[in-house]
Amino acid sequence: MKHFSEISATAEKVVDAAEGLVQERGYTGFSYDDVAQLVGIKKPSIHHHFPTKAELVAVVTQRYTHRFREQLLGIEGRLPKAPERLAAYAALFERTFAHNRRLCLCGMLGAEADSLPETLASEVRRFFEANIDWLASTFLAGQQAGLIRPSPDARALAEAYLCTLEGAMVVGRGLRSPRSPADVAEAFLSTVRV
Amino acid sequence: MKHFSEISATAEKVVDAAEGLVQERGYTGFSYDDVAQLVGIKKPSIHHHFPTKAELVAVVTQRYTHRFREQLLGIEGRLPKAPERLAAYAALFERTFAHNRRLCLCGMLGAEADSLPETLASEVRRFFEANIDWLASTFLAGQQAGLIRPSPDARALAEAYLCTLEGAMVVGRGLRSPRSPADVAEAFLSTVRV
DNA sequence: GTCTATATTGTGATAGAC
DNA sequence: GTCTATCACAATATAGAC
Repeated sequence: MKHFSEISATAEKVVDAAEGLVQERGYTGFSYDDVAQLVGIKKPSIHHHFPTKAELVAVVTQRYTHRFREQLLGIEGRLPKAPERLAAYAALFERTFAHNRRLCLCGMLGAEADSLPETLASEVRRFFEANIDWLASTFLAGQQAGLIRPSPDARALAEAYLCTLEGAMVVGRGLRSPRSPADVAEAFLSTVRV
Repeated sequence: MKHFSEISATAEKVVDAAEGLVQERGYTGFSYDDVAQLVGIKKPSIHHHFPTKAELVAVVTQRYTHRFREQLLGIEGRLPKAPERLAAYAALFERTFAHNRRLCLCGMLGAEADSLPETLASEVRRFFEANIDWLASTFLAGQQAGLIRPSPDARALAEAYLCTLEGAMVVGRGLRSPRSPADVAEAFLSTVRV
């Protein structure tokens, strides 16, 4: 499997296009021809860079997860306190959704998980696990600093917070509501801050 | 548009099959042939009952929303207190997910909303609005009885709770975690009960 | 109501010229 | 790396016999 850091400039444009398409329409909802038109080359050229759809989207997911973790590190470097970090985390989802109502890539793929190739499904699992780990340690730090309520335990809070944000994008799409992921996250956070 | 209460026995089997398929694979992820095989008739017979896919899934969604509201009424008739009602609400999602990891029909369609026919997208919107209305009045009653914390306001709690449950199904699928929607809901509820 | 047959379009993927 | 041409198949949908 190709690594996203070792691909050509054109292949990167392909990954860019595929990423947006998955977020907007899902794995089953886009085609190689859609990608080709966005990039401005023909369908067989896409196959030259990524022989199969599963491989293409696996690379998309790996890069997405990698960038997400970079942003989490950025939050850690910028903000010292857990409540601020958790609000900044929500802002990542807010920014994604503000861009043409795009879903979290792995939120979309998670919904489709049972019809996805197994290698791709495990990439999605890795994304969620990384997020829950980061959130759990953040909630735990907040609890130890007395800034977050001590119960439920940090892992349960982490899972609930992630679910709330992923759900906010899905519901926000279905509802065409003015209420955004950041608003929903703030309602959640207001119940757990001490 | 046909109404789900005025369809033949065969058409009902078609709706049953389509409902499960949407929950498992999404609107774009199933075909008329899939439905035909589940029902045990041929593809053109499905078209005889429901000329287009959009119409079929619209009927599926109308029936799903109707049944959901019946279950909400059942909860009201069975349980007097808001916290119990909210836990019973989560149990609806729990039961759906326990059945072969099926998503909420409108959670799945919500994720796909931007590639759905407009008439179908508004059926999905109706489902979410009905749920938020019911949850908001339930949270409000709990607040007035002093059983639910007074802030955030009932509507914000309702939206956050719905998002948490819809998200729990998506994340639960992507994660293959033992943690279920009811567990995540309980974590949420524990932070809002007084 | 159900079927066979078919139209039409789109899909992921490959062969092979340039 | 990109293209034209094409394969094999699956999709939604329709015509018309029974």
